[in-house]
Amino acid sequence: MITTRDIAERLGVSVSTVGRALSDDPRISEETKFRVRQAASEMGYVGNRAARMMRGASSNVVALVIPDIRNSFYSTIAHQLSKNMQAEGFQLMLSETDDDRMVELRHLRELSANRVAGVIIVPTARPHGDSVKLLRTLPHLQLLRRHPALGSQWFGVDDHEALRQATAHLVELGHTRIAYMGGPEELPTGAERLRGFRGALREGGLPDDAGRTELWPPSSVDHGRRATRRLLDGPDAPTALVLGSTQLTLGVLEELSEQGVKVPGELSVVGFGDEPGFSWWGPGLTTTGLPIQEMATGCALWLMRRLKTKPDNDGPYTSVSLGSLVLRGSTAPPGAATTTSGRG
Amino acid sequence: MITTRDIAERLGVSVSTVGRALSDDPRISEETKFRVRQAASEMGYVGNRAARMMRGASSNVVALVIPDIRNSFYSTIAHQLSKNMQAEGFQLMLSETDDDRMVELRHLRELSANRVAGVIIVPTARPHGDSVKLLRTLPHLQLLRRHPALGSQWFGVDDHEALRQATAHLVELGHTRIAYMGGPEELPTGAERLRGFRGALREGGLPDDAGRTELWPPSSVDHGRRATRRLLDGPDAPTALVLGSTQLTLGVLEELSEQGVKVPGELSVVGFGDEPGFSWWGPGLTTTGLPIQEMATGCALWLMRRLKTKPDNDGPYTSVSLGSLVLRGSTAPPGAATTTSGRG
DNA sequence: TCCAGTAGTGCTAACGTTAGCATGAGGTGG
DNA sequence: CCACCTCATGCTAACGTTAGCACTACTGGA
Repeated sequence: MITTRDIAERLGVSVSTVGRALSDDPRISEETKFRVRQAASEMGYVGNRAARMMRGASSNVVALVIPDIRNSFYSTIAHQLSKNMQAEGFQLMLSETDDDRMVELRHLRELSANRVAGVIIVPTARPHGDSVKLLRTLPHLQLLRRHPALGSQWFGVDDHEALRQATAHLVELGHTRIAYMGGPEELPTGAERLRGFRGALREGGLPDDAGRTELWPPSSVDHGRRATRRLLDGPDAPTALVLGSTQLTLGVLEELSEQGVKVPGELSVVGFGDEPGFSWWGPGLTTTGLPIQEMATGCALWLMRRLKTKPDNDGPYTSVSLGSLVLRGSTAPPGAATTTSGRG
Repeated sequence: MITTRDIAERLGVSVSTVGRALSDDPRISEETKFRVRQAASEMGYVGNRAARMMRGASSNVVALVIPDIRNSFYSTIAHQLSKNMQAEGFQLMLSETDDDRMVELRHLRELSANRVAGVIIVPTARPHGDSVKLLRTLPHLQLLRRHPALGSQWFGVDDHEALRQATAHLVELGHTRIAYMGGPEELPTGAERLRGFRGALREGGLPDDAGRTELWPPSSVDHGRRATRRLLDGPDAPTALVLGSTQLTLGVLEELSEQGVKVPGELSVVGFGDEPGFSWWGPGLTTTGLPIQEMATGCALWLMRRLKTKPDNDGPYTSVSLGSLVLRGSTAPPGAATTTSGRG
């Protein structure tokens, strides 16, 4: 690898001069700068950021720690972040936790060893104590999920309100047996969404046993399929279903299509998130849309500013986005239309 | 930030002893090791990889340079890579080019400055000369697309054969007016797929004007919608459509659903790639499935081995995967069934 | 003529870690 | 009792870059 020293020797100048010429120091004559740049280019010199970091410069890498990049929810966030940070000269590191706290810890250790400038994290249900310690030493912000022990910046969705609205929509249509499928209660988001669901039932004057809930680890399409089979096979099948997880929604849609369940005739469905395909599934999926792009951009801008300026810590910043119900064809009063979701 | 020196001072030993204790050097007594580890843990010491890199150690970061992570094709690759590399202690850097050669160059410059251990790249149509130079200095492999000037390792799909099969399927069904939509010919993949399409028409004994082609930058769903509108509005509409891009396919499906085109009655469709949702779109989308996971795993393993061992350069390695036609309901003889893709 | 100022460049130390060599204590065998 | 060996640790240099200070050769003013 070519160093400033190699360039210096070739030109018969000192390393200092080369370094200064490359950083466009005003003290260096234009002629020297030109010669240095010329030589650097010819020799294929590329500055060594590791060396620069040792002199106190900070890294230009921000890490995104998420459960699974295949979830288009997270890939959209990754894209938006990457786009916003590129303008500021930052690179994006991607760490997938698979919702495993030990994997999360391993990643945070690596990120810390690599001295990343900042971290944007969707924490696992119960991060390891060491993960919390490490995060405390790093400029970071929590996305979507908020771990209480961390007490730091958070960009999230009003999960409670989102599911309250989704459920209320079904209650207003006249449904009285409504099922909910979402992530586990351990996850802050899972708990909030469930609370929103139950709250809406209560507000609608429905009895406690009107709601039936299935909580699954949310990161798997397959769990959505299995939960759906249980729902359909069980006794006293509900007339409506609300979802609190995008991955589960994908599984539900597959299973309902496969089994040829009539939507919204036999079952009204409100999905979660808005993936490509939700609009063309069966009669079109009514779903809880989330302002992902705006959130991601918000995160990027906040972190960029945080990294460029001093900590200026006047308490943790919090930003709560609102979901919005996207009305399509998959919801109707109980026993109304009979559009099928299957292939007919 | 805590350094080995801080630990050394606290314990009254030298930095060497600390460094050796932490790297489990057999020359250090067990008692000292214990005390050092204890102190390191208490003080929250995290090794500085930048410093280690300066002593000749290589980085543990591999970069993935792709057009757009939102494309689930690439997010699947990113996931699989990340998973495979994690076992070997590598981290993944994500660089999106948006198919812009200047953005690609900027990323490669950054990656090089950060001294990433290796690069997995889906090159843009015509990489900048400097990008080629930079890649030559880095352990890397090309994915999907192969830039001739680079002449390096390549993991790709037999694009020609994939589209030949997809098109042949339609020819066998009796279609004589077949349209193709894919990426631009500048892209190696675009050119190969188009060649496969034309080849299949020729083999099927169809006249040259039987095929109608629309080439668009592939990275946009919106282009797919626009191309579909042009196709449907134009005179002499084809009875079948083959696709050579996942993103275009997504747009096509949306537009066909919206316009209520009867598939496969009015139009038979063969998609490209296999996204969640393709199976439940209209009558189920017949599509060209790609062995993404296997490819990604192959890449990861190859690069890991390449990084762990010496260059052992006995010519560039090449791996060609085969696509496979996934038969669903969206293809039929011309004018046969009349299942609709719309909401009815 | 001499000094101050300035433009342009060089020297050196420092960042945190590691590897090679040096050191010193203690033990063993001749 | 000394030579030699081993064990445990210390010292120092080096990686590539940058910043502070030092130095030289001019220029211009007194």
